[in-house]
Amino acid sequence: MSAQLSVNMRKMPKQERARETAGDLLTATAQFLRRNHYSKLSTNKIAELAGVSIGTLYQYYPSKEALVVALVRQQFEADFRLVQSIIEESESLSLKEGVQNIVHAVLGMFSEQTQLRLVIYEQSRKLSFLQTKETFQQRIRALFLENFEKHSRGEYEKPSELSMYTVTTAVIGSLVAAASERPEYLVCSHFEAELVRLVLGYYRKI
Amino acid sequence: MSAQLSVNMRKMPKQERARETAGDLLTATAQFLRRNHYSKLSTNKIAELAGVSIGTLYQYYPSKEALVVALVRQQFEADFRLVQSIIEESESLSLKEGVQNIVHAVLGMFSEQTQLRLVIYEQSRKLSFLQTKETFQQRIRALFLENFEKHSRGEYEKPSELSMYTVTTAVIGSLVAAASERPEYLVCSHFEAELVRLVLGYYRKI
Amino acid sequence: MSAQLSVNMRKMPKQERARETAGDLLTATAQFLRRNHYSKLSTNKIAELAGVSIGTLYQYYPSKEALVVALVRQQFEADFRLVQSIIEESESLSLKEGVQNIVHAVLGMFSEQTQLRLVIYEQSRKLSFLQTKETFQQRIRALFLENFEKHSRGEYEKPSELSMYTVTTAVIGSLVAAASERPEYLVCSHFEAELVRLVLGYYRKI
Amino acid sequence: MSAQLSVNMRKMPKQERARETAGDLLTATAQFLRRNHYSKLSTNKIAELAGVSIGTLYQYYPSKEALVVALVRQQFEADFRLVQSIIEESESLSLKEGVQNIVHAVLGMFSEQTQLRLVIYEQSRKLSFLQTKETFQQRIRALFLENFEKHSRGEYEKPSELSMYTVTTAVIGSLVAAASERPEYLVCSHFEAELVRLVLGYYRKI
DNA sequence: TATGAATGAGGTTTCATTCAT
DNA sequence: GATGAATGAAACCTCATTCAT
Repeated sequence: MSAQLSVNMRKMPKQERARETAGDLLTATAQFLRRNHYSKLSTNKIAELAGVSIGTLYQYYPSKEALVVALVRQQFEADFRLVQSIIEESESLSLKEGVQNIVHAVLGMFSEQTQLRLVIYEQSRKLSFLQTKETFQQRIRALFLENFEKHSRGEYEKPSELSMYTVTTAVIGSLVAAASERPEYLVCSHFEAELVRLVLGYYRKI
Repeated sequence: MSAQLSVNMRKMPKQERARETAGDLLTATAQFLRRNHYSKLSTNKIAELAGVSIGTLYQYYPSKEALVVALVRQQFEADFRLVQSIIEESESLSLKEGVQNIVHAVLGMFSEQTQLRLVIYEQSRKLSFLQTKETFQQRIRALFLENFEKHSRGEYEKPSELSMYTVTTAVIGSLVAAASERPEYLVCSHFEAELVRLVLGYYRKI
Repeated sequence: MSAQLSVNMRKMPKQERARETAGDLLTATAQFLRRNHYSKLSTNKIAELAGVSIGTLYQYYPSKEALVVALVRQQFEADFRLVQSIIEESESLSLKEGVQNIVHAVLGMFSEQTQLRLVIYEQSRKLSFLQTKETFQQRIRALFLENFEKHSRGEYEKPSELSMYTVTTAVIGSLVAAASERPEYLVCSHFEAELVRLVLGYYRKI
Repeated sequence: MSAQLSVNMRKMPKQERARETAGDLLTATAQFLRRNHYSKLSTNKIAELAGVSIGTLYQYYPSKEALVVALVRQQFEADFRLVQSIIEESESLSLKEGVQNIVHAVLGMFSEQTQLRLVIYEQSRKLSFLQTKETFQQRIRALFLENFEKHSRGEYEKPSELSMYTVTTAVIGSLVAAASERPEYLVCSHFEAELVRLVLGYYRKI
């Protein structure tokens, strides 16, 4: 809903305040999930944290799930923008350096907000998120594809759709495992290097 | 079975009949999770599916979680034995062929029982499973390390502990993503080939 | 009432309606315990008696015990005020008459609401009440000590802390025994006279 | 039931073993209650502690309550015999010394086995115990009455039934209070002295 | 629109007791 | 007699959601 609200919005005072409330609820949810497991999340708790009544929450989000969907969507948007800016900044660098920059950024996302990231990863596998997630990932992968060749200089294979799917899910999968089992890896440059090697080895010409 | 059951169980079945019941409860849990999400799992449903009363369930398992722990443990054991047998059968083959065989087998695990596998993956990230999981994974990785060099013939890098962690979690991560978003990949030889390439590219000497 | 309620309460009622509900739940608890043994008390019965849903009960009291604690606390407060007023009214009387008045009043408390009083006596021995009870009893005994000497006229020993503890618990103990085994004693002036004699004999100078 | 069994028993081997089992169950119950609160007591636990199956427990006692009744009865019998022996031993002593001896013994009962004593006190107020308790107490009081005069030497009032009821319940009540709130009093000679003073002051002629 | 009191289905768990073996 | 597996009513409690104010 916050996504809809954020589009086509004339800043009528009422809607302005409404958007704020909707945002506060999202922020409260994220804040809660940064410190607690998803199973402890409840609508009443969210409303309390956001400083509004439970009734108000249901004015903005028709269900608990809708709220979480909105939160995940928000994160996806932010993540997309982040990756985009990194790619832009890596314009003049080699592919290796670009991959290093991206892996570094993604590790950063997980090392702060580990809990929240894990929740998002887990929740986004639910049916209700598939569409949102798919869209986001396609945009990300399109971005990668487009820039990969630019920086390849003939040293790497041309990525297929399938290979892109494989390698992105692989890196994220490894990261998620580390986040829950080996939090120390998230701030370890060796682990970072391994992930980079995973990507580059995958595409390196024989 | 009694070996795995004996951990986390409230009461050791003394009669054959009781051992069956405890097993039935585990089977019922697996059966339920093959068709439904974990969040829908309840002790009442398990008992009903197993055809016993709720009280009987609690004679053998002190909590819902204990039941799931036992189920996961059981799966881990079975998986370990499977991987072990594949490695043994690949004794005389090249490393590439060995990796192919293992990737093929793991894809097979996920293509049958997709739901159940996803639940196990997800649940095994919980605190109560960490010990069990860690043990299982260390045994698996030890197995890999031991056999990797035997078949390497100098064409591949010597794997470090960290690299082993990275590549196994990467493959599983990619697989899990496919299982929930792209079930068709689980039976697609191209996807299988990409996973093999991911592993071999990672370790191939430059 | 809100003063007592505010301790051990999950949620402070913000509207008049809510305050009423919280009070109704306490009343329902007392009502139930007037007719039944504590072991038959259940949150479901309380909610039913109060005419609200079980969920509502848990909005205000986090557990069955919290409800009973609140009830006991309420009774203690009322009892303290009663004893205080009797002492004030006995200002100009002899110590013997004062003791008679108090014993009479306490017998009165038990002869009405016998069941409820026994439950309170029994429950207040539980760990969760010790603090509340201790505080109440110290205030009561302080009151007694203060007034005892005023009326003693040199005929009675000066009471020590320990003696006060002994004699108050003795009188209550005897009363409780009578309440459960010999209800007829609660309205028998001979029994009342014996209790008075117990107190006066204890403190009478040799 | 153990009480019945213990009467009129020919030592047929079967019955002998049966009596042992019944006794073991009682002992297990007492043992459990020495360390835990009554609310934690369960028939399954008792059977386990006694080293027999739950089915066997129900062969000897038709219900949990029957078991507790038997336990209380057993304690009452033992207590009666103890008091009786103390009185006999105090044959040649003054009343004051006799009272001291009895108070001392009763304090001793409570200072060991505090938990168990409190449970018995509490349970014996239940309906199902009233008959048993009444009988026991009447025998005790009859014993007291009979011996009181023997040792009175004219210094004390002749005790009435009612006074005997009052003073015995008073002493026990004070003791029970101390046992749950002031365990240290149970081994304090000053408290013991106060209880003696309570009894003697009550009966001392003016 | 905002509030927060109220709901109640549904979850987990216990334990006295029964009964087939 | 002894066993212990099985029962199921009933307890406690949570939380997404509704609706009167």
